[in-house]
Amino acid sequence: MRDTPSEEAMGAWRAFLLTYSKVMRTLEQEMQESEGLTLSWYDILAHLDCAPEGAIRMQFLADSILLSRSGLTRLIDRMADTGLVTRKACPEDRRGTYVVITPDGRAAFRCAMPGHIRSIQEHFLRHMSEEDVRALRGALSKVLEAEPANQKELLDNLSVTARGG
Amino acid sequence: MRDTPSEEAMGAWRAFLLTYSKVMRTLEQEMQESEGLTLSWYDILAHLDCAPEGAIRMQFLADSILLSRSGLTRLIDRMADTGLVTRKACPEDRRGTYVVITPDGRAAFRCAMPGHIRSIQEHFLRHMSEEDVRALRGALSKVLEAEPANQKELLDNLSVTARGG
DNA sequence: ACAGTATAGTTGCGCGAACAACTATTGTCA
DNA sequence: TGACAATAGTTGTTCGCGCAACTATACTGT
Repeated sequence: MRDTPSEEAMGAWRAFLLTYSKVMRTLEQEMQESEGLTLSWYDILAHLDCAPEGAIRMQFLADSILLSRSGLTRLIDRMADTGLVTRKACPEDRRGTYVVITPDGRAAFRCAMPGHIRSIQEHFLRHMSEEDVRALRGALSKVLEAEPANQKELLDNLSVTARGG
Repeated sequence: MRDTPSEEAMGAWRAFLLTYSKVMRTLEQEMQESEGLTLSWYDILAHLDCAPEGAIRMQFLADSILLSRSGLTRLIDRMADTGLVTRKACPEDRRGTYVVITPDGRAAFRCAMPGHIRSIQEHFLRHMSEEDVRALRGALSKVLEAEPANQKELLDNLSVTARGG
């Protein structure tokens, strides 16, 4: 790319913003209506479901879903209230806490996942050719890889979880 | 695309989500630090700056920046408090209100725009080739165009405003 | 062993946004 | 014209999040 963005480039940027807003809004709504779950909740469950023992430390979870620690504390409070997860003291570091998915949580996740993936397919992937998808992933991966630091683990996780795997 | 998303496709989706979070967070922060503006504020100013007379109706503005009417009411309250915009009664429809950009608002926008575009370039566009950019825009446009309705005007505007033009 | 520092998680607080209810105006159609 | 619905904008309320302050535990160097 040049020094100053072309019209084409700014158009790509605007398309990026609009697409995100639009698609996320739709997905959020469909998830809410069909399962009574937020995307944040779903995201937590997705991470926990494929973690060993269904348990993840608070801090790691916060980093993974790009949420502040305090935000996660409250989020987990609410999820624990409805029985989808529990907290468990961390034996090897007594400052720490594990978030553990409950059977109810697993059930909710397994129930919500197919529909969510269908939504992603329906409102996003469906409209693109396979080549478009490859190009999209390729282009955005470059952006992600170019970035400073603290998302290192996230990139490792890119093929594992993160909203909808 | 097939009926069920491939791993490749879900990877593209995850890259999309991660890129958005990451880049937006950075842009928000840089805008805040350099100009003391939110992206929402900037976005409003951008729309107003290139509107005829620097004036836009509340409802249209709310649609344009994807905000609820009540959200916009409060947002405009705050911006009016700091003198960047004013309200003006709408003569031809006495229910309506125009939001009008003030000279201060224009100044703030013109001051913030170059830096913002530089940020977009620096954290997003710079990492992609021109071909990547074309492909990105092409792919995302297909998604946008495929969508139901009320964003019709937005698409028309795609090459005009919307965060950073 | 012991200060000093760093880290994990929670809590107080304020902000920004959405939803629903409300007021005021406009449009519709008999 | 006169009821009835539709629309524009504001207000009451609630919710989720981030920041800074706090507590408790772990690490580090002397």
